[in-house]
This record gives sequence, C-alpha cells and structure tokens, in this order.
Amino acid sequence: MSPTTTLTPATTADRTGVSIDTLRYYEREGLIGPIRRTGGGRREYTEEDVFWIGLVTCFREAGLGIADLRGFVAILRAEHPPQDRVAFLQDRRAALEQRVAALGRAMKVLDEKIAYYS
Amino acid sequence: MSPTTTLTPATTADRTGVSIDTLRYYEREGLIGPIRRTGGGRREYTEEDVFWIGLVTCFREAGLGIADLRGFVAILRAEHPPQDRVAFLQDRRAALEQRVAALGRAMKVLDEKIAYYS
DNA sequence: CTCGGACCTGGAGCGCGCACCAGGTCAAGA
DNA sequence: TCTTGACCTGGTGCGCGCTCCAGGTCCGAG
Repeated sequence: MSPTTTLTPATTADRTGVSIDTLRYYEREGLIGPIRRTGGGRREYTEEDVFWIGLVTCFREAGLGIADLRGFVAILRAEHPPQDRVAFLQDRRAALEQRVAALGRAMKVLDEKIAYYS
Repeated sequence: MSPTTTLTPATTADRTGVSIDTLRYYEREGLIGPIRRTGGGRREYTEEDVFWIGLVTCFREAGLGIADLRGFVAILRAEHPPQDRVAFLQDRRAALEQRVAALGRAMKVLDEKIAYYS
C-alpha cells in the first residue's frame, strides 16, 4: 500500500551507527524527529529520518555539542529569515575553522617532535 | 641569587589562561609538573612550566583528552626508544587528521546550506 | 604582632553525552 | 493461546573535565 518503507529502531540504529538509546536521547533533545509511531506506540523511522540522523552524526563527529545542534535544527526548521540562517551558518562555519586552526597548531607541534626524534 | 624567576599560581594562571584549579588538576593528573614548592608549601612555577602548560593547552584545544595527554607526557619524558616515540606521535597525528577530516565534512554541509540559502 | 589575602588539601558538585536498568507493553510465530 | 523478543517510559549511573567549597596555613604590609 504505502510506497514508503519504514524502519524499526534496531534497523535504524544499525544503519546509522547510532545506538537506540542515543536515538531516543536525540529525539528527546529535539535534534531529530519527532519520529512517527505505530498504533502500538513503536517508533517508525523514515529514510528522511535516517538522512537527518546522518547530518546530526556528521556534526557530532565534528565536535559540535547537543545545544549547538539544537540551534542548527531550529534555524533550518523555523521561519527565520534567510539572512538569519546564513548568518548563523556562517558563524558556525567560522567556529569550525577555529577548531581546524587549533588542530593545525597541535599537529605542527607533533610534527616538530616527530622531526626531532627521527 | 637565583637568576631564574618563579611565578605564583595566580600569575601563572593569568599568563597561561588556565585557572588555578585547573593547574592543580593537571598536576594531579600528571600532565604538568610536579611543580616545585616553597618552604611553606606554595607552588612556584618556572618559565619552563609555563611553556609546558602552553603545550598542554594547545593539545586540549585540539580536543585531546586528559588520558591522551598523559600518554604524550609519558612518551616525551620516559626512556622509551625513539622509534616508539615516533610511532606514538605519528599515531596521534593521524588521529588529529581524522578530526580535521570530520570537520571538513561538517563544513562542506554548512557550505551547501549556506549556498542554498544565499 | 596582627590582619588580610593568597594559597593549601581533600572532597563534593556539575554539565555533558550518553549507557543501562526495571517494569511493563506490543506483536509475530508455534 | 502462549511464548518470545523487540520495544516502550522514566529514572539512575558514569566518565570526563573541570569548578567550587570548607577549613586550615603561610606570609607581607602596616
């Protein structure tokens, strides 16, 4: 009937690499969802949900915190004017660049030590 | 008499941007020091200590954990063979590169969103 | 000598990002 | 129908990286 396949929590966890507990946590924190439920109350994840979870994971791996991601979600969902969105996104981007710079400094130190001991 | 100036905890905190509590914490965890003490038991930081604290801060800002840094300290201090040190340092460097890659992926996503809303 | 402020130690508290658990519900297969 | 296992909610626990506090000590200025 419905052409859209849905995924169980276990399958979703498997596909995204995010644990079921963490998926529920993200949903509670408003980072994903709200996820649709079956009549019995079980979660049904869509492919769209999976994609969004991938985005969240991407930013988590980049070191963004839950609060940051909540802001991100709010900006992409709400009716903020486009220029607000762009400003927000550019601000986040600048923060990531700072992190890259910090990593670069640390790597430079490591390179010096490596050169010293080689 | 002694040509080497020493710094009080407050001054050291000021110069390094690390709080006194955190300096004590780092010392307890073996990341810095042990810091020399005066007769009365107060800490006396040297310029060398300050430099080392800078290194620790650099790696902390790059996202390394306390345990990682402890390993780093152990490698740089202990009598590990040079090739062990190099291997360890290169391993750490690879981990940092992974983080840079993760940041790059997140920034790419941001760039796409920015382009979309611009 | 006294006062006050910087410092000491040991330990408790806290926010984050989950992981785990108990006790109960739902649903597919025998 | 009964069993079994995946799932539900709510709550607790935990490691990390500090941060703060109490109660006491040191020491320089007045």
